[in-house]
Amino acid sequence: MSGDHGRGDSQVNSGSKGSESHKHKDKHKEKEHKHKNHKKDKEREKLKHCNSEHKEYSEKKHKDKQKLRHSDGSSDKHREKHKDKDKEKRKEDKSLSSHSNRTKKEKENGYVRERSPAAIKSEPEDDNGFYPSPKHNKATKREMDDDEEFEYKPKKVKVEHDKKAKKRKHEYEDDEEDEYTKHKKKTKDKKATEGKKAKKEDEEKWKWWEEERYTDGSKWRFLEHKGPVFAPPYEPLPDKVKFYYDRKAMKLCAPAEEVATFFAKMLDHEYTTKDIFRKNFYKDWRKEMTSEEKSVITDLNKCDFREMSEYFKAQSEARKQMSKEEKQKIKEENERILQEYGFCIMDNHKERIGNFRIEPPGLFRGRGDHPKMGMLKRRIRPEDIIINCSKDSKQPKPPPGTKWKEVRHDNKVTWLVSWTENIQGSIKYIMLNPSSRIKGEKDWQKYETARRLKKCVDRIRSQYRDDWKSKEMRIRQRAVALYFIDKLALRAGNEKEEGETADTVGCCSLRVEHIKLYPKMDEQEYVVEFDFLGKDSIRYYNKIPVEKRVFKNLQLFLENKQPEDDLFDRLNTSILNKHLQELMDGLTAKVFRTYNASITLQQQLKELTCPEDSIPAKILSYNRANRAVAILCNHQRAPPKTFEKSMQNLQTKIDEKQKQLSAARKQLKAAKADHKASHDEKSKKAVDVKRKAVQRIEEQLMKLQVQATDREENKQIALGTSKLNYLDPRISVAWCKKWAIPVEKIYNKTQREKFAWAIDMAEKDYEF
DNA sequence: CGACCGACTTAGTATCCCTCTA
DNA sequence: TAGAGGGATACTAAGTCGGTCG
Repeated sequence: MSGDHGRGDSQVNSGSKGSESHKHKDKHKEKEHKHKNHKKDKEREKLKHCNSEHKEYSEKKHKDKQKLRHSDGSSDKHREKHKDKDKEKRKEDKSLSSHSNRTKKEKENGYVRERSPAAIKSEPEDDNGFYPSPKHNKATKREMDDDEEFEYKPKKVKVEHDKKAKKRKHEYEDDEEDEYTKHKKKTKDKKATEGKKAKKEDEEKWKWWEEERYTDGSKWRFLEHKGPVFAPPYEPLPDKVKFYYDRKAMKLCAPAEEVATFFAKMLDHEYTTKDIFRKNFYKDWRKEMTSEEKSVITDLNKCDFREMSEYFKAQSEARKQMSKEEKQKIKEENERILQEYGFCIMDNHKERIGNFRIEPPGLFRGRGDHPKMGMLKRRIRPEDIIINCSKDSKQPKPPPGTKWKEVRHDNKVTWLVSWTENIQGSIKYIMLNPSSRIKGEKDWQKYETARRLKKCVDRIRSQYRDDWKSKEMRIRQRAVALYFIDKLALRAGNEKEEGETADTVGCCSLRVEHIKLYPKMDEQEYVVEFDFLGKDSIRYYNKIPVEKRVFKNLQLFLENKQPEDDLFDRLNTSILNKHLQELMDGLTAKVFRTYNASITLQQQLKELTCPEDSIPAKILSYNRANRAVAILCNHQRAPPKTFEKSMQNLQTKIDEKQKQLSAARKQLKAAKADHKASHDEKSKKAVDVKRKAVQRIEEQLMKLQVQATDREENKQIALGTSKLNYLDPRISVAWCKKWAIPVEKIYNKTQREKFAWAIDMAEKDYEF
């Protein structure tokens, strides 16, 4: 079905070029472009189990987008009056931009001394005797204050931010205290009385957002951690589990056996049927074999891994069948490792580490048509590991008998551990959890940048519209690309090395074959059809009417080009971002995605929320607003394998409820009649009881129906990504406060931790 | 410039594990 | 009291973007 989007399957002769207009990309063109997309689409479709629906979905999506865009149009004009522009500005300045003049006099040593764990450890009353309590922090800071040498005075910082915090609070205080605030205060009070526990919780609730940020480009002053957790060593298979080559049992040497188990574990996956996967695997596997093994094993098709595969299946089955105690033991062990390795101390605070486990060896699973799928991802040893921590911290120890590759002390970066991965040769990192200060500050900053864009987006839009008329090709291309990025929330689209990764594109790397122009389509004029694979090989398919000028420009860009030529041959992300930087400080292509996502959420919430709706109905509205953003950003997911079934189950429930309801109504009617006849107290009570029952069932039914709608609409749209990465959490928090909806209904525990800053600071009148 | 690298964000999916139901 | 269902979490791939170097 996906063949209908008109991409030629014809092989294109390499090196054949169109116009001279794109000569500086000759090198790129020289390479042979394989028309794989067709195949890939099919694959994706298969993956998504939605062969028949895909087009429908695309069309629906398209419609949704149109709708969305319409409402967006109002923002295009940007009619908002900016009543609180000034207020906003003040806030922003205070919180982010103008951080007080920290001098450059600060000295690492001194600061570090203050934060040294030794000092922390000496605190006797501290719960765990190791990590500082906030109370303690203050004390340390005050001590620090006596040290005249440092401008970087924690106490001063503290005082300043306290003032600021107060001021900020005052700004909001003209609002009446809403339920949410009351609730918050209450819970806080309650916690304060909980003694020891409260202390711990306070530490978790450290409000970094009320503190100063570093302005010198450093990310921390003190960093101490325990290093990574390595993958468990390979455990050879029991002798009874055999590998067969050409029907004959064969014992493999440990390294070859290990790699074979990787393949065996994936036997059920369709990956293992793919040629590239098999080829890559086989090649890397052979590297692990002894010379005898190499001489015997010459054909992967003669290898039989089934017994190994069965063994692993049995193992995982056995794991499921373990007794409670055994499971509990494992859980405790995991918890212990988490406690030991899952946290670090950064600048006086215990912070959660994101992924402290080193990626175990295995077969590389790229996404989409990845040329390297099946390659062996090798085991990482301590000798591959670079540790980053502060000089005076207790350095993590490598496992006995091993050494780290390097220990460095670079406080200009945020990572704790890094290593180079062998598939792409890229660097992998261990960094902090999203709830950490270092991630949170960055996140907050991201949304502030997007809000600054809001203020000048009109200007930028009118500028790129002007640029459509430019005499210079490069400027026209830039302007059209920017229009797409703005209107369609496309990604920037860096160039990628061909043959190293799956063939995917973003805006600047779009090729001629990815768009089709229709001067007229149905009722609409100047329609552009996009069809390409974006990040993670997710298909982007969309038909949109564009302005005449854009259309004419596109026609011009397409002149004399081959399908595999770049649409924007005079443009790349670097040029585009340099231009954007000139338009607004800190502006890059991806800011448009953040901006458009957040502004869309805000508008949609305004539009969709009915004041008289029940809470579940309001939440449905929220999810729909969220969904509008996910559609805009093309965040898709494979429909859950159990989707149809779970939908059916829900429908059954609804049917049952409906029966219940009509039964309850009948009973109510009967009760009423009864009451009419007798007029006694007892029958009156009965009526009341029945009425309440009907009401309750009605509510339950409503809830179920809402749930069904929500789920259906969510079938292949993933809300998580936009929620986590594109939507200013303050919009959601404000919405919750405005409609007295508990934030828990919108954000789960992890999300609340990540967005603690927003939950704490956003009031119901927050405007993105 | 443009290739390359390093650091960091964004992304979908596999797996875990908790809760609700039968 | 299992076990189905589904949300939460873990995992790691794949982007963006700025800086450096030749």
